[in-house]
Parts: sequence; C-alpha cells; structure tokens
Amino acid sequence: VGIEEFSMRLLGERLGSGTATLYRHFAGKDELMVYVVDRIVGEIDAEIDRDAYRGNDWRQATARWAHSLFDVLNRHPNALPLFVSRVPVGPNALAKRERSLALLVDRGFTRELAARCYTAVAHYVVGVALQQQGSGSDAEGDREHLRCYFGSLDAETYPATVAAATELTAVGPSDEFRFGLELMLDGVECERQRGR
Amino acid sequence: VGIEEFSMRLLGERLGSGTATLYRHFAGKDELMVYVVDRIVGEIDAEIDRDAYRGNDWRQATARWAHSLFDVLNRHPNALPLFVSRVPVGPNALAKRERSLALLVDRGFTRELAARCYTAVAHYVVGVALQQQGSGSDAEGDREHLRCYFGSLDAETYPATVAAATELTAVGPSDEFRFGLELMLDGVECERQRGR
DNA sequence: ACCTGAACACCGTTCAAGT
DNA sequence: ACCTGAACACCGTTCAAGT
Repeated sequence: VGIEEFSMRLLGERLGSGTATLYRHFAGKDELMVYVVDRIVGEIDAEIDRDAYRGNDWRQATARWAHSLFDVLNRHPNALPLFVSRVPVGPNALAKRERSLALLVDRGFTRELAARCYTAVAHYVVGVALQQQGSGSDAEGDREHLRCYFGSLDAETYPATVAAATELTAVGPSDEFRFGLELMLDGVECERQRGR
Repeated sequence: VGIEEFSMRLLGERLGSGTATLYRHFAGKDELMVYVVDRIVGEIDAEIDRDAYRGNDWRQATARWAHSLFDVLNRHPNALPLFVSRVPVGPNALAKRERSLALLVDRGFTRELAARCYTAVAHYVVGVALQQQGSGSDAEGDREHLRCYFGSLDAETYPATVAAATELTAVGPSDEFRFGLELMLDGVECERQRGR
C-alpha cells in the first residue's frame, strides 16, 4: 500500500488481529521494517550462488548481480525508502554480499580494491533505484511532461537545457541505469589495470 | 530537528503563530518541502557560474560541482530524504543543471552524451549521499562496530566477508565518495574517446 | 499465558468563530 | 481581511482488563 499509507493498525486489521498483538512479535514499526528489507534482499537472483556462475569474468558477473538487485528494487517501489541510510545486515544481505565480494577476490582483485568496488557498485544501484522511484507505468508521460517544461524555458537564460530538452528526457529508467553502470564498470577496469 | 520530528505544529510554534496560519502560505507540508529542496540546491558552490571556471577541463569542472553538491547534501543530512524521487525543478535547480550541462557541451560532448553523463553523475552523487545519511560525528564508531560484526561471522560460511572485514569498513564516507566518482569519471572518459 | 479495547500523546488539515 | 482555537480523522505505542 506504500510506506506512507502503511500503519500498524492496517496491518493488524489485515491479519485479523488487534493492533497491540503485533507488539508481541516485533519491538515496533522500525524493527518490522528491518525484516521487510532483508526479505526483499533475499529475492536477488539466486544464480549468483551457483557454480555455473564461475564461468563468467568479473565484469559479466558483477553486472549480473547489479541488474538483479536493480530489478528486485524496482519490483518493490513502495519499500525503496527503507533502503535509505540502512546498511542491510540480515542473513540474506550477508549471503549476497559474500558472493559479490568473493567474485572479485577470486578473479584477482586485492581485498581492498574488491571492497571499494563492491561498495561503489552497490551504492550506485540502490542510489539510482531510489531516485527513479515511482517511475512505473506512467514514466513515459512524466518524461514527456518534463521535456515540454525544459523546452519551454527561456532560451537566453538556459540555452543548454533548452537545446538538450529532448536528450535529457529521452532515456528511460532502465537504459539510464545500464549506461551509468557501464561507466562505473569501465572505471573499475581502469583501476584494475592501474593496480597491476 | 530532522524530518521525523518536524511537524506543522512545531513550525507554527517556532514562528510564533497558529498552525492553521501556515496553510495561508503553503498548500500543505508537501509544497513546503519543495521549497526546502530548492533552497538547499541553491547552496551549491556559485563558482560554477563564474568565467574563471572555464579554464578547467571537463573532468576538473565536473568533479568540482559533484563535490560541491556532495558537501551541500552532507551539510543538510536531515533534509536528505526529501531528494528521493523528486526531480528538483525550482529556479536554483534549473540554474545549476544549465551550468553543469553547458560545461560538457562547450568542451565537445554531443548533447546526448552530455545529458547521459550529467544524469549519471548527478544520480551518483545524490544516491551516495542518501545512503551515507547520518554518518556524521559518530561515523568512526559505527564503522568500528560493523568491522567487529563482519569479523565475528562464521569464516566457513562467509570467508570473503570475514577476510575483508577491515577493508570493507576502513574507508570513510568522503573517501568512498571520491573513489566512486573517479570510477564514474574514468568511465565518462572511456565513453568520450569511444565516441570520437 | 495470551490477547486486545481503550487510552495516551501525538499527527496533517480544515473551518467556524473571533479580531 | 486576516488569523486561529478547536475539531476531525488519523498515527505509534502502552497497559489494564479480559479470556
């Protein structure tokens, strides 16, 4: 129902129990949300745990979990704000982090570079998903609206914005994500070669 | 006071007026927050508007506004959640976007590549700031705590995480930001050369 | 032992009544 | 005309009272 509309009263009602009963299972709303986050993290493609996965190089493998995480976050737009300023430490989060890190270390990254690159990519994925939040079914309409707005600005004051009104709004959320991820992986490749 | 603690009643009280009076100036809490966001965006280093700025190459200039935006966001940690899923379109946001875009186009980027790179960098900066939110004065203590937690895990189940416990928590928020930004700018450089 | 209605101390927003 | 106390319809959380 969305984070704004959710309430302990509503949850109690849907479960056919009193609101106060919920506090026998969770310390409060905050603790409940921690469990919600870990459950969502658990939905990340299990492929990352498989042996077959080892055939791919670091770039393919990293791109794969990044896309999988991005997909999962987009499947749960209502829960996205829960990922702000919360380092997920539940059992599912631990397992996924382990695999993503091992991926890099197994393929020759130093522990330090692996840790830095893992963190950068993970923060990029969640960050973009957060800022694209709500760009669901009517995303095309929203972009159209923004394009008109940029295009209608004063061309003397905002020449570059007016000229690039189309380009600024032509790229959809998933294309934008893919492009930025490739930029970051290109950067990782540079850093890796520099380290040698 | 933080977004959680803020209320229209508190604001009315601090201004020495009735709560209902606020609704004569703003349609409601949401509209008020839009103004808060644009005011914060207005704090981005004005250097970006100056002619002297033109001496720098695209990478220096882009890194400069990215760092400035990051600093501004960190100066207002309580307002950060307001940047989730809101494309800032106030007067200050328009002015800053114009300069950041013109920067790239003036230095030979096509409109499309400029738009894509601007968007990627802007989303990266805000995304990282969002996820580092609250890592203020006691950040060192939090990292120490997380390091112990990672280090204490079962080494059979989480070998890479245990081994990299130090590396995962050794990098502070601003270093992490700088590293990821460099990755992304390396990627932009790659893309730019490919386009030629 | 387990559950919960009702209460407590809050919200955002509205509007009739005051100045 | 402008302001606002009080009310309305909600919150999260607690606890005495019920089963």
